[in-house]
Amino acid sequence: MWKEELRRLLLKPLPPFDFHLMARQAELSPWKFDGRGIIRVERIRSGRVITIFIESDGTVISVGFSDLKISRRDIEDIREKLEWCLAVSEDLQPFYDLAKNDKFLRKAVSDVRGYRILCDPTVFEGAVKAICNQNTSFKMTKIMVRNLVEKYGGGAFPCPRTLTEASVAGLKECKVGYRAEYIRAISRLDLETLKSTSTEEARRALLKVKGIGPHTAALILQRGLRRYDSFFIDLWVRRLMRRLYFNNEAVSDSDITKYAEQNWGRYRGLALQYLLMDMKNLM
DNA sequence: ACCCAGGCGGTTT
DNA sequence: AAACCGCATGGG
Repeated sequence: MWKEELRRLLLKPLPPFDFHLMARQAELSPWKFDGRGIIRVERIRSGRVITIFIESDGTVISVGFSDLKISRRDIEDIREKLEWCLAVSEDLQPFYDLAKNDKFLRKAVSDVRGYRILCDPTVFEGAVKAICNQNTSFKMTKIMVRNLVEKYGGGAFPCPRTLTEASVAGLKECKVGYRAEYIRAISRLDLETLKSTSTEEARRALLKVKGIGPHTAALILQRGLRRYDSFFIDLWVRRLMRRLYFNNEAVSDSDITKYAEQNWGRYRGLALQYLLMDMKNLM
């Protein structure tokens, strides 16, 4: 599968770039991590489904395709998607400068230097996955997403139209439970336009959608829209933040949010991701 | 059997 | 606005 002659596309990320750390996050279908690199299944213009193999030596990202009969146009589509998902042209220097003033961030940046969030290609995909993440274990989330991808996408992530036409009963066969109605509802919206709005505007729009609350909105902003100023609090974040920045005192969530806003500003979401990635070294 | 899992919407205080 | 409850589903 990972054959030299299938290699078709090279991407040159702005350094520093840690591909392996990002690859570890390729857990939800149709992303996959096989120990060597990232695999993703995509549907191309002809309707055919192809597998994309992505690996990196740390300097260059090389992309191979399972099918050699793929048009120039399809390759350009995929290049564009991957450049977005992998944040190929992201300059993290402003964040690293900010991190120098923070004892724990400094350590995290040194430990997981070059890490960027692996984003989903579409806001829609990010939103469906975020909804599948609600009130369940990550293991269950993986099953739900995999079922949706198999049943409605033939291995690729289903397009919104397909889910719009799906029945609630059909969706429930994917074990998404009460989330079926939410998923169907968001498949009718055009979420992609949010990419060109401000984070606050996008957040307000997302919160108006039935089934999307503060936590889900924050996840969508992070993984579907790559907004580094999207901060959220859950059990792990609460524990981490209290331990590192509040001397383990039982401070409120709003205190934590305020701290992040004041100290990390527009990078508070990314700062959080760095801390979470390096949690084992920090706690 | 019971409770919980990286929420959310709706209803009741 | 804060506290409570039901929700689908599978795992411990």
